[in-house]
Amino acid sequence: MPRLSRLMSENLYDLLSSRGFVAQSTDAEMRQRLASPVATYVGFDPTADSLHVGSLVPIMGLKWLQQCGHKPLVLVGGATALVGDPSGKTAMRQMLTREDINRNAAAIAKQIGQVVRFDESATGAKLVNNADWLVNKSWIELLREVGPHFSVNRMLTMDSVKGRMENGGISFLEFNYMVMQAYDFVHLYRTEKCTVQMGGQDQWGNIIMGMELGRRTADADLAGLTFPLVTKSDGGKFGKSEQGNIWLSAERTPVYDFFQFWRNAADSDVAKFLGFFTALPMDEVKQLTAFYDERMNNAKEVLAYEVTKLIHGLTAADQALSDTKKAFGASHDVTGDSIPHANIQASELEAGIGLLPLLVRASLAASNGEAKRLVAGGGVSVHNDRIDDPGRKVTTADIKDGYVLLRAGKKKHFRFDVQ
RNA sequence: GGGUAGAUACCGAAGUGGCCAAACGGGGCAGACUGUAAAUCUGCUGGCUCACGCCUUCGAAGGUUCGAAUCCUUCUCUGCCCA
Repeated sequence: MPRLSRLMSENLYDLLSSRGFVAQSTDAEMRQRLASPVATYVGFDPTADSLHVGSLVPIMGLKWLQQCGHKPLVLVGGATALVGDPSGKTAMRQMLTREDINRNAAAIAKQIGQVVRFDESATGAKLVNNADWLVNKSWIELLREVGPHFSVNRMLTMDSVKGRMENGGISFLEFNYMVMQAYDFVHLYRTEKCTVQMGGQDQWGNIIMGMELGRRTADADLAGLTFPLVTKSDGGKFGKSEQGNIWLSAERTPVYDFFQFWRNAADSDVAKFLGFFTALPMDEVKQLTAFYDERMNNAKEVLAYEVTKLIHGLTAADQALSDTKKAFGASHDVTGDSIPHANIQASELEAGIGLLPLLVRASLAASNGEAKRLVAGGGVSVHNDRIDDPGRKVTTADIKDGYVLLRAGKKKHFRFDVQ
């Protein structure tokens, strides 16, 4: 394994920065610090039973960490989720029960486990839950222990707080988030010799507070590094599609849709995404994305394939790739298993079924009205024939090779297999 | 606790008795052009109906009125100022 050994000897900092992972670092000497193995932690919120593609950056960060010989600590914020994260600012999020959180945490750990190896070895990732040390702390105890070391003046200068003060205000609860997260860092320093924290850019303030708390209470020399916020070149939000978030779980986002999400990336985002979300060597990425023309399609295919493989495994990725190629190729073959499909009874077609409700049934439209607008806008085809009549019935005459294919737009299709 | 400003559809934001399913912008979807790209141009963007039309929606509940997003009452929430 020549490639692996090369990675093992490569400095994590160099690797991360060459792939675009470094937004800010607390320590000018971060490179030095990472020259020898360190335990590093990254936090995840167990507010849902799946992560979405936005979390892929920190996950990949953990992967590189591990490959470069460091120990990744995966922290799930069980305690923080328990009080309900009030950020986001619209309607206080519903409070989750402990069972929910534990279930979510397990599901999330499993997803991360697809990419990062969890075991007892020196570089094996370890799962920790801050509920284990925060939930049973008493208020007084915590106040006495860390209260004296936090300056409110200092906290108020944090960008995250300032921002919230300027628009909408910040609740005391949220103000305390920072304290909890700072405490986590110090706790992990004490128990796991963790000296580095990594996280999204929004975690910068929390990381700093953790470092300061560590210095004051444990004489610890801690450091942190933040990952950049992933942006799309057109300014749109990364990780959203017309259906909503792109999730890592196949139940929430089918593999085919997941694949298509990456396949449809904008040219100007492909190189960045390859750096972030795949393990391809950067010189290969440069080659793939050297030309801003139809050759870029190849790079997108690689991107989609690699990310799908990473999250959903080789078999699923192969399937998605070949189904996609067939569906979008000259043959327009949409019989692949991963193409969205469902069964339909022949008797239904004999009776004739309205096109609009069928579009809704295929989730190609949310309501009959939307389906109708879609038809009126010229976006609907049955097999390859565009349909203009919203009153059109789909019948046995539309069966071709044992199925009926509905298209909404050029990219979305749904196959009804006739039984 | 006192004062004050506000709450409109996915988001921002107009509308201050009928012409309001609610301007405009963003976002989203679709069409054209393309390379499953971007940019651009065009259309659509509450639900049900083939349609006339009907139904639900302007923080919540009541009320006034022939008629309410708009007026009144109470309530809830949010910002700001003062204590």
